[in-house]
Amino acid sequence: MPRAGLDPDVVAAGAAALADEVGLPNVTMGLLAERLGVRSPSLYKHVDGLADLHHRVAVLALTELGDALRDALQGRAGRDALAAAATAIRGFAVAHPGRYAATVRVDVHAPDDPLAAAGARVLDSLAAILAGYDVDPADTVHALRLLRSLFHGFAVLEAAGGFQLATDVDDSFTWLVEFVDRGLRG
Amino acid sequence: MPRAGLDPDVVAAGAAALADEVGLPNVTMGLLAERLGVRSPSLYKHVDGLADLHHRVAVLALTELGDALRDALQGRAGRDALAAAATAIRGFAVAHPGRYAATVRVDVHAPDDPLAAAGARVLDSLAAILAGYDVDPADTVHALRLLRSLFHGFAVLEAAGGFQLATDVDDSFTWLVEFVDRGLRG
DNA sequence: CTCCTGTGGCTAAGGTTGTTAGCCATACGC
DNA sequence: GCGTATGGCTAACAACCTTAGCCACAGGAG
Repeated sequence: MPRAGLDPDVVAAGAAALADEVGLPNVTMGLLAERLGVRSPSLYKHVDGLADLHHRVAVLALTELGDALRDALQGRAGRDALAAAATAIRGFAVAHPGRYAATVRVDVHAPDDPLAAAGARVLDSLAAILAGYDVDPADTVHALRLLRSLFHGFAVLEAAGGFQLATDVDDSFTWLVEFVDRGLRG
Repeated sequence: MPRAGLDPDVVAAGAAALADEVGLPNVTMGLLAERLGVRSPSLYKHVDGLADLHHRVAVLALTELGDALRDALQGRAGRDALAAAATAIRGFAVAHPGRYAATVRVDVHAPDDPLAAAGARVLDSLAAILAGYDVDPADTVHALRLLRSLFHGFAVLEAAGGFQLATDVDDSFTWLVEFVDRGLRG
């Protein structure tokens, strides 16, 4: 019987893919193991239980989201940058609902937790958007929280099916980006 | 052995209180039953399983939130109304994290689901805020979604401990309300 | 007052899932 | 080529949700 060639990253990637398919709460050790061609106790050789698995998926997701944001912001500034970032986040949440869900409700454990670094990279991208506007440095942290809250809230509500008239959601999204752009330009 | 005097509402109220204390995911049938002085199978005489329990907690929470909003908006308009509503939502989410968490990720089952009515009442309150501004009727739905996304995102991030410098969160909140007020005034 | 019925408790039991313990074979370093 | 750590496995346990089926109490009918 050949070995399956697993390691923590492969397991986390499998969990992320599975979460996108069946929803994060339905990612079970047994199901993931089956998907990886292995029995569930074997996963514990690579991952320290379900909580650790969620943590790793969160790191993976935030890293991917950070990459997507960085790509989207290349060579853009001001309103273009804002729109591109918003679209990137929304697109990520829609295309990878399981991964995105994992980014909520996770705690940083150690001071050198890679989750903190991945999160910081995402924040850096959002801060780069603000650089294109004339925001009072004292208000930067507030504006950052505005962007986070708004994008995150929109993503969560859309993922949960919280908006009724599904057809208008795209319109609402662009309207919302415009609203923020106007507000940030003062 | 005297009867415990339970009914669906009492069970849901107990679940809500328990959720606020230990977190919604940690509300287990056994724990709730113990809290109510009963064994877990007895709960099934009043409630149709854990999913139904979550549903009922969501209805209860949305109803309470709707009441809080209605109270907060009494006799206020424009920026005062906006600030009062925002504070009410945030206060509710902070004071009742378990209840608030239950309002996310719930589905309306029947057309006469009380959840839909409770949610509609909350939306009505938000719509009432917009009445105090000069919003193009065609944009009302977008502005509503702005408010929902922003308030909800802020509440989720704050509840998840997503903001680092905890001391500035109040400042960010008022800054954010001002930002929206300015934007809505055009 | 007595009986009858339905409601709301209970114990017992089964299925699923997370997790640990302990075994054994494989792949790699010397 | 051999030893050793690694990465599979089976077995087993605990927690939880849920169902089945029993029994006692409460309240109304006669």
